[in-house]
Amino acid sequence: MEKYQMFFPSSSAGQSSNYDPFSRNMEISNVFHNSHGECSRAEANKQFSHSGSFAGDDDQSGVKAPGKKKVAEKKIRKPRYAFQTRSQVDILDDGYRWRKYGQKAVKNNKFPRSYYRCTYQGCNVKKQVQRLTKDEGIVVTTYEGVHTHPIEKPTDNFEHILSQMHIYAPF
DNA sequence: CGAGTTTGACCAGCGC
DNA sequence: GCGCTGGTCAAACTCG
Repeated sequence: MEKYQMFFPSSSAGQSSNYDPFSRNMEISNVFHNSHGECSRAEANKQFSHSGSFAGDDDQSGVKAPGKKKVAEKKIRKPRYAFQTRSQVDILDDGYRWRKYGQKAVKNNKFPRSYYRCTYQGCNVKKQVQRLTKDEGIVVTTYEGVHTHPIEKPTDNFEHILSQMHIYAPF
């Protein structure tokens, strides 16, 4: 296994190891990543108990099969990086531009999960945003993929977040 | 008018 | 095999 820093605090953000007062009062309480997110289910609600070998990071070959979706090519997925923030708002203004492409009610959670995709041409980074039932103040954001372009409108705050992410998620 | 959101339907994977 | 659930699509809609 790797040295995954992760998992939801079973009860609120108790141990905010990397605390940071961001604007609009939010704080990162946990950062964790799972490469090779093959278990596409049971993530946010349970745990990212995951390890496996690194396999993702293939270029986002736009496998747009004629017709409908093409979730993942087999089991290989891009690495995912998830972290929690304590925030009033669901959407972190991380400087990138996102387009919402779906929303689903998830089990064991009264809040829906929102799906976003980076609108930058050629950039297939996705993220999921979900609020915890246990602690409505906590928002879990899961990034999938890596941006292939610079931040469009840099915000000091998020640069800081990113720098923190690199600590826990060395690509 | 373009960019982004909403929402219902569709599909695939997984557990039973 | 069936049903449940998560993830995605796309048309319609809203907003700046």
